Amino acid sequence: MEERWREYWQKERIFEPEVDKGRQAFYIQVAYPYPSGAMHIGHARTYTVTDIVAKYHMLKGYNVLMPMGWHVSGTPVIATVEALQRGDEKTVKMFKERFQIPEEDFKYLTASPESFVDYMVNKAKYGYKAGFRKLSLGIDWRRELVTIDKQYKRFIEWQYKKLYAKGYIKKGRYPVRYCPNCKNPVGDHDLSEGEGLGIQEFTLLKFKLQSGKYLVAATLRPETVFGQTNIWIRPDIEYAIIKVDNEQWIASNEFFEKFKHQKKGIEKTGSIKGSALIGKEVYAPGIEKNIPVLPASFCDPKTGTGIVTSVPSDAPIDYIALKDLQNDEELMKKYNLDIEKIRAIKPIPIIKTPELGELAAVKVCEQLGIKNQNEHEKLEEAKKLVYKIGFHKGIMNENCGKYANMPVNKAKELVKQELIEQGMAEKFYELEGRVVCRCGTTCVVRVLEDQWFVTYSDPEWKAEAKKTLAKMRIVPELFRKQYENVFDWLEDKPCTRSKGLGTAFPWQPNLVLEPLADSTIYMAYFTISHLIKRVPAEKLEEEVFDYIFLNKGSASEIAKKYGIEENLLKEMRENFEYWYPLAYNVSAIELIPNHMSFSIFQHTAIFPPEKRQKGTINLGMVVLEGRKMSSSKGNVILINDLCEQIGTDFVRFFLVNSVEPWEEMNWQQREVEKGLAKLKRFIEELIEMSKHISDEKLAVVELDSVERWFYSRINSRIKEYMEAMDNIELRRALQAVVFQLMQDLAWYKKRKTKENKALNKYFLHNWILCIAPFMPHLAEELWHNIGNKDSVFRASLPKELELSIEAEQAEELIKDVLADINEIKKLANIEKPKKIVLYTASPWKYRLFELLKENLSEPNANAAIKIAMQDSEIKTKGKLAIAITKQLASRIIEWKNKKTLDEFAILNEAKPFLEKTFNCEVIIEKEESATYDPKDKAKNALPFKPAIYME
RNA sequence: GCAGGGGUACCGAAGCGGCCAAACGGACCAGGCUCAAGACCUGGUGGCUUAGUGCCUUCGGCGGUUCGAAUCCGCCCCCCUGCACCA
Repeated sequence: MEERWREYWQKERIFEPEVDKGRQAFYIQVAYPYPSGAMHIGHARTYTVTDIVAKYHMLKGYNVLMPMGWHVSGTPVIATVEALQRGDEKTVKMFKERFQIPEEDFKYLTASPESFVDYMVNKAKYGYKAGFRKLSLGIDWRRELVTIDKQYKRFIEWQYKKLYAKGYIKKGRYPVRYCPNCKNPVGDHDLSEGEGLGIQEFTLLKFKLQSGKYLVAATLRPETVFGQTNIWIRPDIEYAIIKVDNEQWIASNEFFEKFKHQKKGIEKTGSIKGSALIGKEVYAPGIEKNIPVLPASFCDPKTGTGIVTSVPSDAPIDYIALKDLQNDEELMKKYNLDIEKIRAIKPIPIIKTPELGELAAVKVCEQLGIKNQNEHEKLEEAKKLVYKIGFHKGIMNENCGKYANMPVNKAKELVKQELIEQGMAEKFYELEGRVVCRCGTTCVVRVLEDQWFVTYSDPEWKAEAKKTLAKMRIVPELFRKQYENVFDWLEDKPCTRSKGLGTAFPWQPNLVLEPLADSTIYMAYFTISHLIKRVPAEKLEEEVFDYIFLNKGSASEIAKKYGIEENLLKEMRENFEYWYPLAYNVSAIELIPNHMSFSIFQHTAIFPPEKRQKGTINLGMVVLEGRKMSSSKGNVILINDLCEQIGTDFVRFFLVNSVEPWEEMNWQQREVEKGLAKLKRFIEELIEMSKHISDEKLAVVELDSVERWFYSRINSRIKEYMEAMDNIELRRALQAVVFQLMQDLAWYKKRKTKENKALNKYFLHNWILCIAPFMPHLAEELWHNIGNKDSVFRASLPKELELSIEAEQAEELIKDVLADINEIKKLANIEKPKKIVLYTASPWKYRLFELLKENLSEPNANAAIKIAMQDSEIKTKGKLAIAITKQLASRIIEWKNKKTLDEFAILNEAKPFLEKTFNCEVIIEKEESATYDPKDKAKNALPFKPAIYME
């Protein structure tokens, strides 16, 4: 069945939209996939959600465009091909066993990155295209593209020329994690150890010796220079003498090895033992005075420079080391230190916090009872505590010059800047921990000199992008805040790399634009991608795209100048004009901080306001049986297998049935199978129903009360469905139109007294339309079964939906009565009642209710009684009136939408049904004229709640 | 650490000031139907009570606002996601 309809849609070109100015365009786009692996249900959900939204809009009468392409830029394809070529066991196994790629295809698969892409896209059994076909996504395949297509690359060049012209591209220095062996920057996936560890920015402080050389210390807290009392050095190790520009620095050998990746032209010219420096005086930056060089064992040559500036007020280790030294006369003597002078050194208060006062390090060391510098764990804890509190809550003291009374987190940056400007400091980058490349080499931080950036930090650009965002629809609205924060936080983003597939960077063609840089406005390209294939890439100069996308220049001149058909140019222009702006850009929540935001920024930079994207849909991730999916660990379900196993329609259904699209979905096979059985039964019922329909127009006025109820129910479910679909609440939509309607249908079947074929048809017709986005094959099949000749996707959802509050309320009454009878049966222990009497309330009670409805806004019994007693007839009812008033008052909110109905008539109509249900005699009486009331129950009757007696 | 999201009954999940002991699924229990199993149908699944409309305890924890809070406010605890050169 599935294949038949796929062919039908293709033949009918249902999903190949053309410009049609008579219809409104709806363009939805989901981030094109990176086709280097197999497609599993996680991916499937993303694309299925998009497809459902697209198909729904078709049924709402829009002209819908949903294109698809392949993002192959960057290094993953190359890395995978290389891994396969070199026979990497894990990778080969995955492709052979998991993705079931036959041995004989490996030659082509691994021949080149291009052939790999071609194979994975077009030939792989579990590839994305196979998956998309299997899922019957409504993709316009004429527009397919790969990000290394020649024309596409010209488009990306154009894009960057536009950005450059606006001043949004600049060149600069940039620190990256770097493997000295592979000679390449490394990402998390390139590492065998230290994933997730970042880069810390240290400040190198230069302390001038009398000889003119500098001792160099690295610190994370440049604002504490005001509290410096001395510097620490390890007497027992050799330090390097390093030539930096025209200066000579002294620092550890390990530091030199790291720093040479960060500063050009430095060299080691000699070495000096730490002990040779002890006792010397150095000129300290920031405080402009001399301080002594003292010995400490804790200085680690691997960390920073192996030399530490000492701030005993705010660094616990410095404080403890100082105390250790002051107590160690022998040591002081050993280095000929002036004992008096050293004992006179005291911490200088420079930062105060409410928690730790003015000498944070001293206080914390006392609190934790730290005795000496060998208590590493406690010292580490102390450091963190002091740093955290100091950074967030600290205020600079009066003795900190112009930084007095400034919060620490602000002063930190400013002090650093000032010291650098004075030539007293420099930046140094260090990894947060040990980072090891897959090749086994320990990584370092390298400062790239030729790094190009997109300047997302540009304040004007930011402001304009925020305006775009403010007008956009964010689905769900919940994430808007996150976008806003990301926009604030975005800094300049490197956009070039030395390695990878993609578009050469126009101003330095040995670099390539990185993958997040060439995937931001390609949605515009999709509007013309099927046409531009006819234009040779070399003809696609800036002016051509300027005309198509920005309406600059004239078609005839450009056509002449570049030798491109004028009509084709015009057609491309027309296509862009018609389809743009994009209604929704769809992607995963994780991409909000990069792809989604970049896309908004770049649209803002390049297109006028009316052509910027209108919305985003942000999707949650999928876990399998409560665990993260992972191809390499085998915890995956491949989409083709699943479609084979349970059928595409059901896969689509269950991908969106359990939670809303932006929430994390847990795919549980067992749950799905349970649901499947139930759903199948429901569908069979509908197929059966499709045999009992008639094409007669539904005569609404002739419907009996149950039919009218069902009719109204169908309509209100469709209404809820449409409301939910418009909000992309796919789960809620399905609940309304499947599970809730299932219950309605069951009730209708129980209650109905005859077959109404016109109503059946009405139900089926609309149900098929509602389910079509979710289960397209089934819908198309049923649609043809009930006599339609054209595709269901060329039909429209109803626009007018008539509701009958009376009919719905009447059935509610029956259901309530049923529930109450059951309740009483249970409580009274009556297994099988012989007789049931129902008493409808007296007219005065209805009048009382109407009175209260009008005059009472909250369930206040006293106010209600006042209102009631103003009516002279009700007043005469005395105690009963008061009791009834109290009860009605307590339900006033619940019943505020109820209307007074002829309950006596309604119950009489339902009498046969009630008798059948309870298998006994049922009598309907009016309270005011009750003939049989042995237990005096009739007086309890309330509007909408008849009194009940049974025996 | 920073930013965003979330914690609801056995489980998944709705609800977001009075219609809430809390929709809808699943699971489980009882009854019906069946030779039987499955499927299906009916009823039930916090506690107490009553021939129905009552009371008490409950929506991560603790406090607060309100005549009234799962829903609003404050603080705390726990979980998930992202934090950049990586698609």
